[in-house]
Amino acid sequence: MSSKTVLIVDDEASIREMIAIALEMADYRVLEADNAQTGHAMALDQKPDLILLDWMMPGTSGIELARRLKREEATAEMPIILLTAKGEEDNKVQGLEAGADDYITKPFSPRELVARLKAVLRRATPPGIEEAVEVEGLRLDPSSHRVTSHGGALEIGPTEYRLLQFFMTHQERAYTRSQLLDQVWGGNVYVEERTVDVHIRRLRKALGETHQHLVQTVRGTGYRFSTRE
Amino acid sequence: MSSKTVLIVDDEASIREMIAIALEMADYRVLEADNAQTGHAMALDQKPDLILLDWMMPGTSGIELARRLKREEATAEMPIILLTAKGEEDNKVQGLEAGADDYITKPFSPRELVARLKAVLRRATPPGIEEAVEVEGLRLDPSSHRVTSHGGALEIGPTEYRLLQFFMTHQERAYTRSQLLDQVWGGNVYVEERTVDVHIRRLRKALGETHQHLVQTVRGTGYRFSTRE
DNA sequence: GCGCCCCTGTCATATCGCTGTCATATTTTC
DNA sequence: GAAAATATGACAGCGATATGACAGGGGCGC
Repeated sequence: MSSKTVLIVDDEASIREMIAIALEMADYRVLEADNAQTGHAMALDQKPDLILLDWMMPGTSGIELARRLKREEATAEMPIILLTAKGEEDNKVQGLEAGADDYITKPFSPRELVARLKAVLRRATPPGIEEAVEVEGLRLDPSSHRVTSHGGALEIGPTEYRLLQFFMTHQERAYTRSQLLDQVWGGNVYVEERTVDVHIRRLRKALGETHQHLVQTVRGTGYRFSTRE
Repeated sequence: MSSKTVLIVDDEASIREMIAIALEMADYRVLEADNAQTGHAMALDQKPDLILLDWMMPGTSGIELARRLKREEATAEMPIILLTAKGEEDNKVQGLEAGADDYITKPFSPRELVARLKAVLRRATPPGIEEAVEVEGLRLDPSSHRVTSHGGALEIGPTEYRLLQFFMTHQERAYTRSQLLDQVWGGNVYVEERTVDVHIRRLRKALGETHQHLVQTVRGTGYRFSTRE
């Protein structure tokens, strides 16, 4: 899964650092800005998936930046979480009016931060509505995360599932091991090409006699998913 | 009967207060929001049984919020009653088009409000809430708040009950821990994802040998409730 | 108002399945 | 028949899930 990018805008380096560490541990990519101007520029340039914004900063305040971001089309869709000192309930209202998506009062635990952040991201990223695919009685349904053969459930591992999903949505085309690694395993993993063979075998086994023929070897090149011989 | 929760979204504190008192006397649980953003967030988090929405508010208007709520799956089922100043007949049409379930013109008497509200709730309640669900002899009956296996009552905790209810009304679909936290625990609670595992285990234990197989692990993803396999 | 008990969330630990790799067998090609 | 490519089976490490235990909190009954 591609990790999300989070932009932190806060004038205090120590706080940025603390947050950055927490987020990196949770596998987010982190950008930092120590004032509203820089933050604004980075938001435009880097298009982060979410912005953490300190309420109180010298110069342009966080809330002002929030308003500005929400006003501009390029950044209007970015979710914003405001960070603020405790107790200031009024701020909450103002903050949410300015278009912030959530609001965390300092002090907060890294865990809380990450949890809220996840929630906001989840809300902002509507789950892709994936359609089930079916071929010759072999059906892969992303919503139930299940593969069935004429109604009967098949035993299939995670990697084989992804592999099959890729194949079923990209039929009649030969892929090299390298391409499959990219598409199914994801970009920067280093894995032996031969490993693909092994998973192909596991996939065939899982498909059983009935559907094995769909996964075809293209000698000298790689593999292909096809209904034809 | 468990009392219903009503969310009031209105920018005028005095009106909210008036309504809140009327509703509390009628034994409803009341939530308040003074703008559309907050209202939206609370609707997601608290899952009220009904929303009272002011037509005219600074910023995002009530009707806009109504549309948004109806558009999103999580809130689409929530009944909405629009509050509006007298005379504006046009609004009525727009409001009902936006998906509002009823429409009350100010000024109104508390009695009228409660009466309409009851009517709307009565109409809206049937789906899911009151219906018992049964699968392979496992029966969950919301009206008696009870789970039985072939007639025999099962010992089950509150969280496991909600979890099971969610599962039984959303079968054959894989959910991540994150989604389950959202759906069963509710929005902004922050709880470890692993906690879901624990409650799954408790649920399985409660279901016993007979029905355990219905709650399935989807490795690398989360869990699923299914009668197959 | 007080105390007890159940429920909850978390942690440490145990378990299990998945993964990537290798050695070896089999098939294909020329 | 030899070389190259692919298939297969076995295996150890690792990560994800299951489990058991525990302390705090809250509700309920008294």
